[in-house]
Amino acid sequence: MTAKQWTLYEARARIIKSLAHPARLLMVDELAKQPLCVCDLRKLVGSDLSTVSKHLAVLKNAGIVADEKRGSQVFYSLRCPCVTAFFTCAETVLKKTLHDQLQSLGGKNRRGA
Amino acid sequence: MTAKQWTLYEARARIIKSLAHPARLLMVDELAKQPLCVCDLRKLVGSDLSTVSKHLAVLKNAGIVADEKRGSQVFYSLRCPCVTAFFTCAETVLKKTLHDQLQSLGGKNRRGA
DNA sequence: AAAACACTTGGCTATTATGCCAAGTAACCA
DNA sequence: TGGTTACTTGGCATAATAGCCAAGTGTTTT
Repeated sequence: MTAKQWTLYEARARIIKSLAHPARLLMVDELAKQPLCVCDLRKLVGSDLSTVSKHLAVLKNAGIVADEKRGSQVFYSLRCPCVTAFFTCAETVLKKTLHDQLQSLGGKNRRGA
Repeated sequence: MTAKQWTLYEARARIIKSLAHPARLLMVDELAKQPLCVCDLRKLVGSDLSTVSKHLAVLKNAGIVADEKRGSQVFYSLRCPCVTAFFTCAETVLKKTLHDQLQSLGGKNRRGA
């Protein structure tokens, strides 16, 4: 493991970390459909406006979203649609985990039958 | 946004968060090739054995890896190969960010030329 | 049985993240 | 110009992470 390789893993981790929050995940999910202003996103997640703004700053800093000022509003949009791959994979992991848990339960019950 | 939907985003976030660390990312990357024991992974990341063990516990808890005891060793393996999608997407974001930064620099220089 | 090896867990401290309030900036309205 | 809307930033309290050491468990070797 060279220092250079480690730096690459750190860069990747920063991007992934920026998505590791339910509110940010929700916002990204909506932004995948269309650009939205901060007040729209605020209604969506239901937190304080400052909280939403900071979440968006995290995503912007990671390069996940871009911001564009239109009049008094700021619209955010998804820069890389591929982030939806995160969702599908997370979903896969969740499903597999539940599936395996069911399996082991079933196995317990069937044991001795 | 219903409570049920929010719970789903929390579940996804837990999975993504478990990957949001360079050491864990590195380990997952290696485990994508083959199952490895903790001591091998320790050599790889270079941290204390307890630190590596705790990182693996995080991944296991999220359902990313599975553990199997073989004699005195514990081998970890990747449960969902799709997590490699995280890497490729993170890579895409990184590249796009760098590309756009180059673009804007180029634009600055070309301005007035 | 004792020693060595491979882990895991508890405990601790340092760092980082989260989320609210309050204050500041910028655009728009009257 | 004064007020309102839309957002960002600073500050702060609380909570979660990270990583080391030390101690404990289970396995293999001698």
